[in-house]
Amino acid sequence: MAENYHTILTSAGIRPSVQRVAVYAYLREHQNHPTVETLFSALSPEYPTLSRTTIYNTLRLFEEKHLVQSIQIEDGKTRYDSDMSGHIHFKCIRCGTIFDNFIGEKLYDSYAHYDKLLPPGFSMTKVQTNLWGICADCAAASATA
Amino acid sequence: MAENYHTILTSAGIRPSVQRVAVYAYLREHQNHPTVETLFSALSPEYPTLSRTTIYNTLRLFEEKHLVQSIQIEDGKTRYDSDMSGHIHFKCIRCGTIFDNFIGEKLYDSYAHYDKLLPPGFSMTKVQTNLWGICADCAAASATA
DNA sequence: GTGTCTGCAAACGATTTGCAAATTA
DNA sequence: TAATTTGCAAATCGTTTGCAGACAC
Repeated sequence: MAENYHTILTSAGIRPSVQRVAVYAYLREHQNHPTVETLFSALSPEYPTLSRTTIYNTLRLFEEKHLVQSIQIEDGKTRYDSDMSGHIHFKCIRCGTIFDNFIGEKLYDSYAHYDKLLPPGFSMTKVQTNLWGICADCAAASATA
Repeated sequence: MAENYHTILTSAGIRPSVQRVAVYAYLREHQNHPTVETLFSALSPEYPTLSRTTIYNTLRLFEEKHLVQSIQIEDGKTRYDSDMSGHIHFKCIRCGTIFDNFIGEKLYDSYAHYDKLLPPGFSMTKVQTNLWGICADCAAASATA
């Protein structure tokens, strides 16, 4: 498996350093749209010398090479996702949970959908639809409170 | 006109201070999705004592009262829009321009669209669809270069 | 007058930068 | 060994906080 990630990085023209493989593996094996801090906390125990700087460098490189996409759904910080399809996120404004692939992709490929509608001369590299609201758990909690 | 904004703020339960009216007027009369810095630069000449803190306070209050919405399309900073409808933004990754109401609202009311699709128990307060890519001007510029 | 609003200065948190040491081809 | 990558420390930038003075009802 880890060897597989190694190959993916190489094919994308990225030298598969230990740190880069670790970051990429985390992104592929978790659906939690980690922030840099989340990645740092998760990987530090296994890679004690890993620095935040390297995580930043790595994520920027991955995004340039279209291996991950950054998600703008928080106020102050950027989240990352190795799912490159144009899917929908929902953020609960009460508990902060971010739901992935909310109102599934099955409905339609939003990337293709919007790409067809672009005015002449425009081209598209990324699409993101974000919803904010109250999730079912929080709604239930406030109903009983 | 300015008197009109005064009334809108009052109806929303907001005390119409000079600073608040100025910020709201700017947002209504410009379609440039200003950042706090943009607002500060634009309004400082006319209101020399205006502080960034007040702009932050004001925008937070406006968003709570649903007079403006914040837009998460940049990396580090928040932009604001007095158009409360669920419309689409396009950011050119080359020149940085943000196009408003891109692929018009006419297509469909995205807020209503997604609201109908929410899983049971979920409720929605905000929707945002952002596209990134190269605008026609930048595409033309690099074609001739 | 009493409560709200403003705005300065300092604090904070995410991200970037400069650079020297470590690593890999 | 030459080019790339890592990671520390410091700097930067957007935003928040504490608080005292100014303002409005």
